[in-house]
Amino acid sequence: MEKKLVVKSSVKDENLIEKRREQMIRGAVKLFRKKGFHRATTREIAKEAGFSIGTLYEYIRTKEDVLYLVCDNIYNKVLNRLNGSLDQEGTVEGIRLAIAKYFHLIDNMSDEFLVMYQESKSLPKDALGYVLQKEMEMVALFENLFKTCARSGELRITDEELRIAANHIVVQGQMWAFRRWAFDKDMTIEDYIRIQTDQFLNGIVREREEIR
Amino acid sequence: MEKKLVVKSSVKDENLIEKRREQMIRGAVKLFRKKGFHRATTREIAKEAGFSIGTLYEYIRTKEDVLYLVCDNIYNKVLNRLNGSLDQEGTVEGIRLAIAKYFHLIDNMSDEFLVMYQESKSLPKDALGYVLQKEMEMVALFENLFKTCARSGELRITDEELRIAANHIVVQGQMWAFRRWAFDKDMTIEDYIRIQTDQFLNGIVREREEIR
Amino acid sequence: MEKKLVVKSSVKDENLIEKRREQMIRGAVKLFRKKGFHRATTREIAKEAGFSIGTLYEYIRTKEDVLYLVCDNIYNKVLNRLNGSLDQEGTVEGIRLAIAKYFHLIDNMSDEFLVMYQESKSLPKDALGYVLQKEMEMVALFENLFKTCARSGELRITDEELRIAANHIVVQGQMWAFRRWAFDKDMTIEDYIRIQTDQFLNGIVREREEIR
Amino acid sequence: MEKKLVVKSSVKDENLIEKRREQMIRGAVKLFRKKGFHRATTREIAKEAGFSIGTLYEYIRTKEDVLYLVCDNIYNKVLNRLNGSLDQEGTVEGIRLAIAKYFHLIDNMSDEFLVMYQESKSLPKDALGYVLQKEMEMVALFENLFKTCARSGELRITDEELRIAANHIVVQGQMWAFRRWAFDKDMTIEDYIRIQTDQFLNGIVREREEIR
DNA sequence: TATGAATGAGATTTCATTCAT
DNA sequence: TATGAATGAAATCTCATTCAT
Repeated sequence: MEKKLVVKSSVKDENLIEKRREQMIRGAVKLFRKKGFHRATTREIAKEAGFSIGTLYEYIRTKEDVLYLVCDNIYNKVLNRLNGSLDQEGTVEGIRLAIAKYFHLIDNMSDEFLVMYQESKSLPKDALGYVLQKEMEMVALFENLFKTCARSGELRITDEELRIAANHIVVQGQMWAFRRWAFDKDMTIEDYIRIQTDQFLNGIVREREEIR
Repeated sequence: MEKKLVVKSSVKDENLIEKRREQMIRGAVKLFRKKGFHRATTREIAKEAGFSIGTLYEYIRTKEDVLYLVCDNIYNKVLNRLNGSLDQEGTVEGIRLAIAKYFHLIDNMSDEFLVMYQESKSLPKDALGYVLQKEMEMVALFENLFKTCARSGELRITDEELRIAANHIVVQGQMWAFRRWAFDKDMTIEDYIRIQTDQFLNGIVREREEIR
Repeated sequence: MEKKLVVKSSVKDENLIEKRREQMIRGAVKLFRKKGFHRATTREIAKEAGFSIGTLYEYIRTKEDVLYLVCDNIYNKVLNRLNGSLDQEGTVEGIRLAIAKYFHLIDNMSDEFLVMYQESKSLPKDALGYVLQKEMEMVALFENLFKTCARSGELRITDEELRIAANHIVVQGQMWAFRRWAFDKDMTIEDYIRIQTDQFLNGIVREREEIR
Repeated sequence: MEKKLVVKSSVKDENLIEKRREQMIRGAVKLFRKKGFHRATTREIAKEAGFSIGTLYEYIRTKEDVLYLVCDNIYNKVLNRLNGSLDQEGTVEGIRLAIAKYFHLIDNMSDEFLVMYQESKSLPKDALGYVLQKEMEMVALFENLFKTCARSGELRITDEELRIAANHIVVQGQMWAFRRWAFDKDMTIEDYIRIQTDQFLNGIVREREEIR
């Protein structure tokens, strides 16, 4: 398992680091959302964060560090919130809840998601690997959920399909952030969740139902 | 309906323009794929295309023009190929074939797709609008296909679901390009098509089958 | 009355701005004098000013800003010096002194004058307007001087002639900077002042003298 | 006496050269007037002249050649027209006529004059010298005129003043082209000629008149 | 710890000039 | 003679990063 990457800071006070990076991330997300990583300058990031360019560089080493901090932060937030609220009872209802939870999360953090998925490709190799791993953790979360269901007999699904199904859910979630423009103006996240979940479960649960 | 955007060239010979832009696009895709739009320099693009920086600028006005040409080119290729081969009989089998066709297209042009979806956000406003419109055309292609099926009674699906389903297919196709790393190393595009199509149709066709 | 145009700087320290721009202007005048505005590069300007190209652009926004700073600076210097030393008693002797003062100024700042009059046409629209206004102020200085004399009865001259006469003096001053090559090598600025002033006053004062 | 500079052409036919250069000069004056020598591109000059960039370079060697041709052309036109119409009787009336003639010329060719005086500084050294010489010829024209008058006793004026007076007239003419903005909107060239001539002659003729 | 002025490598773009057709 | 595509040196301007205060 890969170790968490550490962004070097020349400041010692851990609390201060935490605080400043919080500011930095908030500002960066706003900026990256508006103009993308490459068009946002470090000066602008510092300004948006509320301190000077000099101070910014006390807490990071390169501009890419900012992007990494942003991505890392988002993944951790998502994983924490999801993890903390998924029951693993292995029921279809549990899956429904997990999907709803995840989709709502995306709806609330859509700026962050957009930034992360549009800009993470600009991360340096090592950071990219680390972030990819986070993404895999997220997929694994659903994969395990489905696996439990499969083991418990609630779903009949091959391992191959399982992996794809998990990716499917993760991607459908992103789709809400990325392609909202493609849907009816008055479609709510609730509508979206209902429709996606139904279609998804229909596609997956069917065989079992056929058995009935 | 929006008019096709035109990239100004100071060269008059239309055939030459076509030829040079072909070279340019080929080189640009390769480069953008490797380092992204922002890190690829115009000099590199020219070199990769096989001519001098001065010549490059005889055929475009700004670097963003290159990106636009790339995106426009890809969409047109995809739309042409898809359009030319979709029957509109309104059968589930027709849908299967269309999906397969589209997914194969993506498999063949995955570099192009990746570039387009990762970089198109860097287009200037007007070009972005034009490209978005192309994306909607692609979605509409599937939407119409499904609508024909729905009308013919092959699918029972609301208009709301129809739109989402079409987006779903378009996105699942992109998923093959974007997340291949998440799937088993030895999963083939054929496997992927089979699994996705089955799950998709299960999710959508079911109700009708239930009727049977 | 038009407001003074402001050249934006990303440096905050006002004193530093003043100092650096002083350096910049000195270097620019030297260079523009030698090769003209268009042939002088920003790199050369920076070098001549004694700092790097990056630093140069901390204090201006475009190359044209340099030209504007140069022109603005010269006009202000001239206007200040002239303004501070013109008595407005409305005597012919006062006019003599003013002309001498102005011609000496030009003799001392001929490089600056040459640059300003040869290059100001390259200013952007708004700056050009501002500079033109300065030129009009200079003309107005003499116009008022003459008007006072006319009112006091020292000169008999129509308003129409007054305006022309003021321009005449301004232009004769420039002529010393622009056409020194056309005069005898050993003509001094004193000679020039004497001859020009005599001819000018003869042309203008005569009628009144005739009356005597 | 300096020899006329020759601009090399790779075309042999002298008539064609003449014709093409005529076109070129007309186009160039128009362009230089609008955007100045440096901002006008050779492509634009060619286009304005009515032929291709390739053709342009059949008739000149460098862009500066165009400027030289323009300046040379203007001076020759002016000198020819002036020369052909100056009587040398050595009367004050003759001077009046010469001045009027010259000022009218400038009024008719003010675009050309503006271009010449604003851009000639961009000529290469040798061409600059040649053009300067033309300027001196023009001054000499008036100088001689005045000298004849002085010899004939119509003017009492020293040689030193003579030179300056000739320059004065040449410059006052230019002033009409350069500073028309400074004069009343409804001042005509006739008004200007009258006023300038009167003031000038007053300044110069006075002593003699006093004798009367 | 915080600041922000200084730096210079590097990016995009222009344009005079050439030369094959 | 006429054309215009190709060239690449050179110009302007940006911006991540450093470092003295």
